Amino acid sequence: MDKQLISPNYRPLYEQIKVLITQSLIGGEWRPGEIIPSEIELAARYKVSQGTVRKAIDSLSAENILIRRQGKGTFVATHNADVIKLRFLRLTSISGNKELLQNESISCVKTKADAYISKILGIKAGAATIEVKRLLTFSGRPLIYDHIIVPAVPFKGLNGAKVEECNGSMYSMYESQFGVRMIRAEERLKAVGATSEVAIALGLQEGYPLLSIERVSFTYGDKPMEWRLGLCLTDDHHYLSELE
Amino acid sequence: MDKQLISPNYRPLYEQIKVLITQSLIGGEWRPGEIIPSEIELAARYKVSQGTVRKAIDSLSAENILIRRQGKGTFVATHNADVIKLRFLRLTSISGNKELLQNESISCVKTKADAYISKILGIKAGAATIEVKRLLTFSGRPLIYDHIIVPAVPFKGLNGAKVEECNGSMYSMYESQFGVRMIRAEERLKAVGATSEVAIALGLQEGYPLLSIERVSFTYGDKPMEWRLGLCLTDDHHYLSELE
DNA sequence: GAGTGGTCTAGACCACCAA
DNA sequence: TGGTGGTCTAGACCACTCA
Repeated sequence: MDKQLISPNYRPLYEQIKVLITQSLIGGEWRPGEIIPSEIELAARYKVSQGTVRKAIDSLSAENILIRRQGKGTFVATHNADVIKLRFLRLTSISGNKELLQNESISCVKTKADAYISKILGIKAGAATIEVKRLLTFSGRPLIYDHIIVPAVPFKGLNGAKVEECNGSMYSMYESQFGVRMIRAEERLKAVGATSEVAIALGLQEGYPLLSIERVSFTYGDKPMEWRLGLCLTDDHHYLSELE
Repeated sequence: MDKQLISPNYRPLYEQIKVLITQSLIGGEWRPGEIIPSEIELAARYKVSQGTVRKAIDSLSAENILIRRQGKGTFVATHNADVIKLRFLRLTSISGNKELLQNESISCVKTKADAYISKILGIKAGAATIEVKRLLTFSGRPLIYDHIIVPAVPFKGLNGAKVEECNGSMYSMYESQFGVRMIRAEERLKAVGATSEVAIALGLQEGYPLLSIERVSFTYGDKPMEWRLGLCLTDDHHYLSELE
């Protein structure tokens, strides 16, 4: 019997449509915040039924890559919209008060990727990177010390001024200034004691417990594009995680 | 077919089917791990098309309440299956090694709900509760100090022996011993210093940085059924969170 | 009222699994 | 081989938005 010899590479039609739509997003045919063609138009374009296009869009919508709005249309997700700014920030005030976010650039220098970073970002060891350190302040209180590393090539021209201007949302700035859209991130959390450098920046004693958040962000095609280590003071804030 | 007539009360049919299926789950018609009737049977039972039942099951499946298996059928999710044991545990070894989990009951006593717990569990202040403290050991190293509070009524008979026997998975034990199935949880994380009680249990110095995980677990109908505070040593472990 | 996404149906066929 | 979930189609109608 040759039942196992046949490997027909079967992929559902709607998965293929999903790839086509994603390619149009990468190619810049539809830019962040813009509307994409209606389901009927896309069905005609790809020569499939509306239901199949629908299933592809459903999937992209579940991944927060597209946003559907009944009666209006389907839009490309963005980190720029006021409603979903700071999409990846899970830290909220315990009291529930609304907070004013401020952002101060500490440094922004050109460096080279060490073994660890090169592996995470999928670049060669020694490849050019840009390294940013900044302080995030919530309602006047410094709460997060961020250490950010990105590959230099797609982010050529990134500097301290741009970090200052972005009002806390680096992702919004990546989109508008460099055309890089983050669609997903992985975070690894642990508790650590403050180092002297961080203790000074946050106004704490050395060894004070901080929440360490190591984040890798991915753009289309699951390509890693940013490494980040955030050290957070969590006396009045917590990190929310929903399990299902 | 009796469709909705008044627009403000409009709820899609598949949402109503979803409620009916959930009620059968609550009522115990289909128990954890068991197979539920096929889509065709359910369509006949509820007098809707297979596609509508399908959409209801899709939704429950996305919430990890039902599990679909092509060619076999649709099953009620459980915390008991070997494959998905410890479904809510996001803490993994940094080295990636497989770990042996052990579980030691420290105490298990009857208490009364204070204002904070009564609010969280949705019971009256002063209502009877059961309070468990235990130590979780990974590969021989004590790593998590758990403080657990559940309402006494649905968990009558819970004791230290049952905690010891459950091999670390309280949820599996809740299901088989008390018929309570957790379907969702919310966790709030922060960094804290070890108190003397916890420091002794974990073999640390007082003030040592620990990851504090406060978890509320919900059963069907989003009813809160367990409060838990886990204090975790994260020197060799991290908590994984995926953002989309 | 025209256009968009959202629901619902009915039917055909495909991929997977077990007996 | 028969039953299950999974895909795909075509068409009807509903709810929402905006000009």
